[in-house]
Amino acid sequence: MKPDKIKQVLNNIEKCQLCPIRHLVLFADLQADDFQCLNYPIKELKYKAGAALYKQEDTIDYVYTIRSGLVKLVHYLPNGSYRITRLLQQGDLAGIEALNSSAYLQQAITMQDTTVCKILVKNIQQLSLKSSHLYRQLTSQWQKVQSDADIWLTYLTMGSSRRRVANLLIYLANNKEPFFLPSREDIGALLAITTETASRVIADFKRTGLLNTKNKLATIDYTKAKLIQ
Amino acid sequence: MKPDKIKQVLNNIEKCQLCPIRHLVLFADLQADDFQCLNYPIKELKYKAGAALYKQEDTIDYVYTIRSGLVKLVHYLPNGSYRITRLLQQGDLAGIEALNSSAYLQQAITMQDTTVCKILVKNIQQLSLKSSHLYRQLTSQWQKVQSDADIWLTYLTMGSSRRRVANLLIYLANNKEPFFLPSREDIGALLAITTETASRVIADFKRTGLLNTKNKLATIDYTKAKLIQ
DNA sequence: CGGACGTTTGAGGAACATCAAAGCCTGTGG
DNA sequence: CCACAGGCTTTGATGTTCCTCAAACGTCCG
Repeated sequence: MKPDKIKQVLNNIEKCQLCPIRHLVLFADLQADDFQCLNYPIKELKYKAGAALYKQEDTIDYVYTIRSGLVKLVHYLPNGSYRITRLLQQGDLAGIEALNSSAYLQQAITMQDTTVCKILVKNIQQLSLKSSHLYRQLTSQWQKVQSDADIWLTYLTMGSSRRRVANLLIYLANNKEPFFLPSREDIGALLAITTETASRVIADFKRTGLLNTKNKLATIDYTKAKLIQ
Repeated sequence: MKPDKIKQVLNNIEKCQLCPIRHLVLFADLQADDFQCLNYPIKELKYKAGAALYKQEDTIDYVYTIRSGLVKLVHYLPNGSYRITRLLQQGDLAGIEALNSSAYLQQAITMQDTTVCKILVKNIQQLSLKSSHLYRQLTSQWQKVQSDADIWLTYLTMGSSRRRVANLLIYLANNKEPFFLPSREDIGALLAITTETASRVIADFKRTGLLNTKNKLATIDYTKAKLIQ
């Protein structure tokens, strides 16, 4: 092994093994010798709110693990309108379609300040063939994407707009409170309702005490949220 | 190798290598020696319309490759209502969540007469660690699930009910015409609209010649379908 | 301060759900 | 062969929800 390669491996081992959210991420149960397969550095990056990790139809080189923050996957339509198809939080993977196709299918845009690990697709492809640990992580990520998509369809696209907003708030609060409350426009694009309707519902939830906000952070009253129909 | 194991392997090789839709399915580029890992028989089964491949919260033993027909994945809600979260056609895989979790997340119900290959989960788990061919097939299936889910969200849950129904018809016709036209109730559950609205739209499409039906088979006029707003 | 941007609120109208009834196929049994 | 029951589909009348267009309000920042 060449000296600079050794340095690279040690560098990756150190970075990933000390990662505070390692239990959540792709490399969760990678072993020391697995890291020898990582020929390229893993880059840790910070993005401001509103930045694009990648754009629709960019060519594909990287997969991103979200370390903190919130990312939306946006699907633009030919007519100029758009839809948010997924939200990604800590531990989620952005751009896994990279593993099989040649262009990203959506844009990934940060909704608040976000830190990510940027991993070369090549690396993952090589490693996933050798390491059964990574393989398991990958399939469980795919699994999560699928079940999230079903939950989305089941809870965020049917019922009244009030019910849908309540379900979105419960979804957002599920991981941690206080949680980041998206803009009314994003709530609309998430639930297929207009910005105005999103605003009316949110304003109403605030008045009845179902929702409390401070800046863009929010908490909810679960009991009230579940009673909305 | 014991005689009956040899027989088993040969049986599987023969079955899968002669499969007329093999290019579409999970075992697409499996090599002869990969088949030695298949310790259990692959069962080929026929189901009548309306039968359940598996039910929500069944314990998981099998994955199903759809050989012909149409299958809906149904997600029931606590309040008794339900939503169809996905349609599966020739070449699609039902129950891949089996690979990672311990119970199915939905019910899989046939919408017309359907033939499937029933494959033991154990088999796939063993084989996917050894065969990079199967591994690639699996990741590309996951990929398809994800992009389908996004298309679903983008085209089948936003816009007017007429636009959504038109998009569903285009989706169904995309693979082959004539295609199976689902019941009005299923169209409703697919698009999050009521049965009555689905019926009104379909009846109207028939009157304007956008849609033609014979029994439960349908063809569409793409030009008209794309103009609906 | 003024401008840009996001949020809130209002009035009117269109789209869709709801409730209800009638029509239409299909299969079954007299 | 016809009658009829049961399921699915179509159609109608009515009410509610949500969209559209518009304006006012608040907040952040140069």
